[in-house]
Amino acid sequence: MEKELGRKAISHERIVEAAARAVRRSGFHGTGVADVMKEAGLTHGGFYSHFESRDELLAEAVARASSDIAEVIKANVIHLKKQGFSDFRALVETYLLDEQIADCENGCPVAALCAQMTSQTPQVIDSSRLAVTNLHRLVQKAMPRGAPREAAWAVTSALVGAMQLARALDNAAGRSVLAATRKALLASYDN
Amino acid sequence: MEKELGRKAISHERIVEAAARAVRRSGFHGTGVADVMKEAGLTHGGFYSHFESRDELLAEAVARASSDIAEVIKANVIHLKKQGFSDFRALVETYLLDEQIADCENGCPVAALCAQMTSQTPQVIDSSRLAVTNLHRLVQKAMPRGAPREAAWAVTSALVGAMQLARALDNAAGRSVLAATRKALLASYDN
DNA sequence: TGTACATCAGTGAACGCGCGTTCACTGATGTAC
DNA sequence: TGTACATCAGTGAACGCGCGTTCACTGATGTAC
Repeated sequence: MEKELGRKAISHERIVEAAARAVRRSGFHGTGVADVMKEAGLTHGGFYSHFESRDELLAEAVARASSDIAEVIKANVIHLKKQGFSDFRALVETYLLDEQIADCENGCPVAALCAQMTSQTPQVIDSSRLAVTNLHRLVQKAMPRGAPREAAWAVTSALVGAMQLARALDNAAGRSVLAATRKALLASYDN
Repeated sequence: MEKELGRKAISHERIVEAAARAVRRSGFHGTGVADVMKEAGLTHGGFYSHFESRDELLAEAVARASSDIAEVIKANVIHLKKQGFSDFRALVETYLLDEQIADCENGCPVAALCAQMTSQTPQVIDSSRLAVTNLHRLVQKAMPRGAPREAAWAVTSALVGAMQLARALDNAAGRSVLAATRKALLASYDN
């Protein structure tokens, strides 16, 4: 991205990136300051010159994860559309990719964190809700013309729920859940 | 239930009940031994004469939450069917009740814990997967005749995802998510 | 029915460890002249 | 171009607190005779 990043800004970037992966891998509770700093190649002592608190990091991490995954999804959607997929089908197939079961730390933060959002600091909640809104907007844009306005929420629910259930089960069962959900969503909305 | 419970068994019951609420309210990470014991009217010192470890408690708590919610759902489904609802509609309306948004601690443990299941002890994972299976079976039984076999997973995904998103947002937005998901599910499967 | 003793559920202090946070210090980068 | 000093990013030890776990002890319940 930017070329003009000073030394400190580069470190900051690395910390946020590490945290964005950590929250999706281990949840808010499972994300520790020292671990994140280590993964960013630093020691924990320097943390508080970058962030006011752990919660500030968590908030930034969710925001980062949210915009990262949006980019990844958009890119793959474009790729699938070139193969003739509809907007809607491209989004569903992208979000419910089998590989996403294992690749939690680069996946959707809403699927990873949704249930833990309520018990966070206001700061983190705000950032988390933005992530939910972002995902919803992505779905909304992909909805077919005829679909009722509120259908995007139903689709978002199915996407998020399916990925979570798939991860909670063993791999074979997980793939079945994704397949079933893809099939159902396409049957309902992909005329 | 049983009348023949001794003093210790009664305490055990109370601890498990308190823990079953705690895990749904605060997640696995947020559930502490001392807090649970306190909520059960005891002090933390006695804990290890009831359980081998905190993880054993968590496993029992999920199991308890799972069978509790199954009873609650079944009872309400019966009630709604008496009013002429189909099996499927009765289940969907029961699971996606607006009141469930706030009443997390008496709600579905799958919705509350799904995303945290992977990072638990094998013991807790096993118990958690049983909870997922129980919910899936409940949905399966309520599916209408004509529906394809695997559709129950798609429905389960939508139910779980919707409740989580509803809780993550503020109350008004949450209700919209539930309403949208109810509508979509009924449109798809309730002929 | 009453007394003496054993068992058992629960108490509360204590230990050890992990983790968020602080802080004095180091070594490198940048600036003034 | 070189030297002296200031600034700044990062280090690592230390502190305090919460929490899982242990344990010696208490008070109540139950049993033997």
